[in-house]
Amino acid sequence: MSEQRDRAQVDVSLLLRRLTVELDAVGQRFARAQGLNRTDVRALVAIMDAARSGEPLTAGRLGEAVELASASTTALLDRLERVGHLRRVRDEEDRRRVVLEMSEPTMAAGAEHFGGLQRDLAAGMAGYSDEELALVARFLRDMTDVAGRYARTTDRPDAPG
Amino acid sequence: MSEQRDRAQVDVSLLLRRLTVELDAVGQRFARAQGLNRTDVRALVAIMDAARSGEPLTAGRLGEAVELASASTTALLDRLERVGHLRRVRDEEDRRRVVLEMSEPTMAAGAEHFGGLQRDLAAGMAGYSDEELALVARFLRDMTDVAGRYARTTDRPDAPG
DNA sequence: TGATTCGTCTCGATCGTCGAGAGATCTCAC
DNA sequence: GTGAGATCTCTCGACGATCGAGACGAATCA
Repeated sequence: MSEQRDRAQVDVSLLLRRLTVELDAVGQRFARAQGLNRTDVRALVAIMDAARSGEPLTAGRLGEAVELASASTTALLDRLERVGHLRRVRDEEDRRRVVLEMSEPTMAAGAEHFGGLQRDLAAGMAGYSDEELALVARFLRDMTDVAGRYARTTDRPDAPG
Repeated sequence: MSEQRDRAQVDVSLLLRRLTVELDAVGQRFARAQGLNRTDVRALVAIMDAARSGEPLTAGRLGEAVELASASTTALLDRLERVGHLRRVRDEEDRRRVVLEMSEPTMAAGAEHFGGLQRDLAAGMAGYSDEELALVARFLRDMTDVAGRYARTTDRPDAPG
C-alpha cells in the first residue's frame, strides 16, 4: 500500500468527520430556531423517522434511540408535549405503553428545515452521474457499517477479556 | 430529472444522515469510556485538531468552536483540567489569553480510540480504487460545503430580515 | 495617563439528566 | 380465574451542565 494511498484514505476519513460536524450544525440551527436543545431534536428526528417507517415509537423505544434513562425520557416528552411538538397516546393494545405522535406544525417545520437541506444536497449531486452516485451510496453504506460495528464493539482497552 | 434519479439522491441523503448518527455514536462511546459528556469530547476533538494544525486554541476560540457561552466554557475547562485532560497556559504574548494544551495520556487515548476507527474505515476502503476514492473525496467535500453553507444561512422563517 | 476594548473568570439561577422506586398493566403458570 | 413476576411509564430528589450579567486584569490607543 503506497504512501499516497494511505494519505488518500486518511483524507477521506477526515472528510467524513468534517461532514458530520457540518450536518450536526444544521440540526443545531434547527434546534435554536425552535427553541429546543440537541436531545430534543434528536428525539423529534427519531420520532419522525419511525412515523415514516410506519412503526410509531413508544416512550421506551425513544429512550433507547436517544440513549436516555427513563426518567430523562419522561422529562423530554413532558417538554416536547408542553410546547405542542407531540402528543402522548395510550396504546390500546398494551395500555402500559405510550405511543408518540408528532404534531402537524412540527412535522411541517421539520420538513421545511431538513427538506431544505435535502434539496440543497440533491442540487449538489447534480454534477454526478447515476453510476457515480451509486458508487457513493455503496461507499456510504460501507462506512456506516464500519462505524456502526466500531461503535458497538466492546473494546475496553483497560478492562480484561 | 427521472423519479429513479430523485430516489437515488434521497437515498444518498438518508445515507449521509445514518452515517453521521453512527459516527456520533463512536464519539459517544469514547465519552463513556473516559467518563465525559458529549460537549467534553467535542471540545477535546477541537483542541486536538487545533493542535495538529499548529494553531493551539484559546479558551474563547474553543467556546466559539463548540458554541458555548463564556461561563460554560470556563466550567468546561475546569472539568477537563481537574481530571487532567488538559492544561491552561497563560499566553505570554497576550496575557489576557489562555491557551489550551492536551495532556499526553488523553492525546494517546484519543489516538487509540479514533485511530482505531480510522484504521477500520481505511480497511473498509480497501475495495475501492484510487479513482473511486478520489471521486468519493470530491463528493464528500461538495456535500460538506453544501451543509456548511446551509448551516450558516440566516433563514429565520419568523424573524424579519 | 486615562478611556476603551478584549479575554477570561465568578456568581447565582435555570434546566436537563440520572438512580431509585412507585404504580399500572400485561403474561403466564397453575 | 388468580397470583407472581415481568414490563412500561412516571414521580421524586439530587446533581451537573449551561446561561446571562457583571467583575477583573491585560492590551490598545489617543
